[in-house]
Amino acid sequence: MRKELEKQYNPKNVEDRIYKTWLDKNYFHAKREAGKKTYTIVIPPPNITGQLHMGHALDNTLQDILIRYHRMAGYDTLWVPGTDHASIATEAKIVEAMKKEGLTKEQIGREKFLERAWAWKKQYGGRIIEQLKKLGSSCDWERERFTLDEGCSKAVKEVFCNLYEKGLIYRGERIINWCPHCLTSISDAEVEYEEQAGHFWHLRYPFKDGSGYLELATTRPETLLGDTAVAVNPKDERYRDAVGKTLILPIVHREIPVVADDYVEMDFGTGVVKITPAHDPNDFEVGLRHNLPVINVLTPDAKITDDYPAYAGMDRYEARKAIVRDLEAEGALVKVEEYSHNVGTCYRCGTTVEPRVSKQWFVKMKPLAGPAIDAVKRGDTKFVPQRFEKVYFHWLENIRDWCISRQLWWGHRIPAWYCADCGEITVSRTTPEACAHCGSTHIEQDPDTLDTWFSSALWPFSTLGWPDETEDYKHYYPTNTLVTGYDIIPFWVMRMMFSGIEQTGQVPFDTVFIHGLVRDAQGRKMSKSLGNGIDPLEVIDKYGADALRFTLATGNSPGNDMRFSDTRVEASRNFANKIWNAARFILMNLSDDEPAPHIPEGLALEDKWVLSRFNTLAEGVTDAIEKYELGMAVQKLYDFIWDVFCDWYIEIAKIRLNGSNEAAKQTVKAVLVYVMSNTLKLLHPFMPFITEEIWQALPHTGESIMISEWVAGNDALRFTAEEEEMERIMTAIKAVRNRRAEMNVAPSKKAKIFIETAYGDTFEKGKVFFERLASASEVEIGAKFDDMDDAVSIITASARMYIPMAELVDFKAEIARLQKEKAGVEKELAMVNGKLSNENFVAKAPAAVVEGQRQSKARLEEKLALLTESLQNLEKRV
RNA sequence: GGGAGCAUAGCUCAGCUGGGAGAGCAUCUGCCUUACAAGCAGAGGGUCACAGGUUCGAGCCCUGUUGUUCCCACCA
Repeated sequence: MRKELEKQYNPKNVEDRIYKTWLDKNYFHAKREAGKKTYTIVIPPPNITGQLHMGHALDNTLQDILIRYHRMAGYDTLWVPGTDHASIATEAKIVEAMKKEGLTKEQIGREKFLERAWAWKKQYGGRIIEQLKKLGSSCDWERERFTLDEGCSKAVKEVFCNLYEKGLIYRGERIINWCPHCLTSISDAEVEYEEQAGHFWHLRYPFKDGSGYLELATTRPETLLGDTAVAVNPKDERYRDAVGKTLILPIVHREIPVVADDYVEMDFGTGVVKITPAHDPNDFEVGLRHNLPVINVLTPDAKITDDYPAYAGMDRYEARKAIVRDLEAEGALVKVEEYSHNVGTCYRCGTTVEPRVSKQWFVKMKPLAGPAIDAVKRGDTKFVPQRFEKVYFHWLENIRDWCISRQLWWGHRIPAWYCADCGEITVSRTTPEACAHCGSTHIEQDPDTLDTWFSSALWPFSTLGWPDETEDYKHYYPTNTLVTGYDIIPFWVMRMMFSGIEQTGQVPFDTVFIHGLVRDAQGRKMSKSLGNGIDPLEVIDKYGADALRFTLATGNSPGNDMRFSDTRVEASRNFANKIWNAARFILMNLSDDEPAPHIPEGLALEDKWVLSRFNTLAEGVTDAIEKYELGMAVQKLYDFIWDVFCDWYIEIAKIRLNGSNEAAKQTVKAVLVYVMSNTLKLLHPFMPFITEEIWQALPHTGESIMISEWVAGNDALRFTAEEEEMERIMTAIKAVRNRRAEMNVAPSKKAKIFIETAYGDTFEKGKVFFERLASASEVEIGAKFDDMDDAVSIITASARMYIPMAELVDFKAEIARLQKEKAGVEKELAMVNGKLSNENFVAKAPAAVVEGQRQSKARLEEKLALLTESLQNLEKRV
């Protein structure tokens, strides 16, 4: 006996040990091999604040499958790992931690704050990387990067300056989304809208001349303090006379004009809108068109400014109550309605965002969006599945300028300096000594940092050394596949595309492989607040990383969400155990000097059959992976290993293994080893640990399965005739089993089987199979058997089989059964004949389909003849 | 308002360029057959949401309907 394996597969004894070996051997490291095609993936960098969740597990499993496949298939393969500094999220954590010490950012100052942030990064930033390793991720850890490291920072400065010099970055006073909790601006993509119950306050704004009033409605009465006009639609007859007149703003008693603007919908509400340019993006636009003043009434943390002493210091919701009360007192409140509307919230903290006018840096998007759209239209980059192109196009086609400045400290500081003397801006890749415009040394750097996504956008090339022409950059850029969830397309995919094209002149990757979200067993999104998140590490602990990976790669088509449940992981775990035991069985039968995997001499029918089936598998799996149909690949592997290899081939192999023919024994052992070993290779990208463990235990050449050569298919292993012969035998065996089960005959009760067949040669080869697989005590094959009247008969297209069990034969029931079976066959035959007699079908259907129908016609006719004959015999006897 | 996905066995889902309706789990029956009870052998169970259409042929393509989920827009 070669090696004793445990009866059940225990991943805990295997995974960490094997991962360490891979690391020690440096297999994950890409070596820039000349003459090989490259395959590169850059990881979507997880936040340093993050912990591995199911979304990461899915994303990285898919990447690792692609990476491992390509590495085996002979590519110079690189998977670049790294983490994202996640400015808002990280800064929030540090601020929170400081709060416990009673400290604020301002108290300790920028420098000390950044020290704390780096210390925090050092302590926790590596956590998620360690968790990725548990999954089996074969990243090139020597190339691990961080969005805030020196190289990435250099790339960020380069891009900022580059875009600034081209006039594609500008600074301006605009209305932007402001988070009053995070105290920073955020981009349009970072605003999430949610339906909230609110109210609609109907107000009256009186005309100055005393000629009545205009009635309007608002969901935000507190912004009234900043109203600088009231607008109506120019086509609205009702208010034609009002346009140009002056109103008195309630409470504030400021004079404001009535303006006409197309933005106002006549059909909505009263058709009158109050205009607050400082606190509503649409109003801001109206204000620009009509030269309205912008009056900011809120502080950064969304409290009323000191300009309004009656409300100063109240937050927006307190102020709302107070103002409504005062409006009522003044008689300006007409009525209040319940109203449900969408409110923008900060995607990080959930606080309702406050549109706010402020001076920020922007990227001019139109010139960048165009080429990014064209690149995908041309097919330079393809989305899998293709439909996600639409999301991508939609975003780029409707894009507004990207607000990139953040009022945060943790991030890439904006490389712009303001001159105290001439007021000009100096933008520079290096820290300037003096103002580029007047030479003054009284310059100060912009305190703001850049949106985290600004650096993420450069990730595919900044991680490879750009802007320097490094060897890695020249060798591995552009990358090949980007794997991410559809929710990240607007944040990241799109921005990498236009950044890559603008900065490097090339698309950053040729394929964007999109996956869905992982939901819980009830189909709900996993979230912290629901507490329904399933921790991948717990799943790995319980079932093993291979089982988790297999589950995530299965039963799901690209781009669709999947539900995650323990029962599915259990099924995967069971599959791993099945493979384990198949290996255990093979190893039990091997000697210590068993030769490495090879195709032996003296192949039997079943050997050719299994090799041929394996060959089809290899082709199918390769094809499926190439097309990103990973679930398909997994399904094929599962079916082959469980049904073909374990349930049939290994069972049949036992016959020769238990026999006395040494040559036959050697042959079957070699086939077992060959098929097992090579199937493990096909499975390796999906289940790396168990495949390595078994592969190592089997006879093998080479150091590790993960650097062994992929098998894509081999025409020499195509045995069509043998496959057909085996099918005939297997069909017969299944029919016998079926019949015995129906009659409740215990498997222990063996009986002789007489096989009456026109395929004597074929059945002769499979004769012994019946003993092991169909409870036969003995098998006799002949063209015709007499005196079988008292036997149970079983009919397939290739054979009529008799089992002499007179006591079990009930002629009436038997006749009924055969009649039923005959009717079924006749019905099928009628359908086939219908098709074949249809001239259109024969003329138009593909030849292979027509031929298939002819074959099934022949099969059905053979079976029908046998059934008819049997029936006649039986009927004679009753 | 615009767009997309989904609707297939009791449950969760596959089904790639139209030709066999499938898997896992669950259910039922019988098996500890020395690789595996995390297993083996069998069985039952589906008008592929509905209505039209294209085609020799539709779960798959087209049109419409219904239900459902999501994304975008945002009418104050």
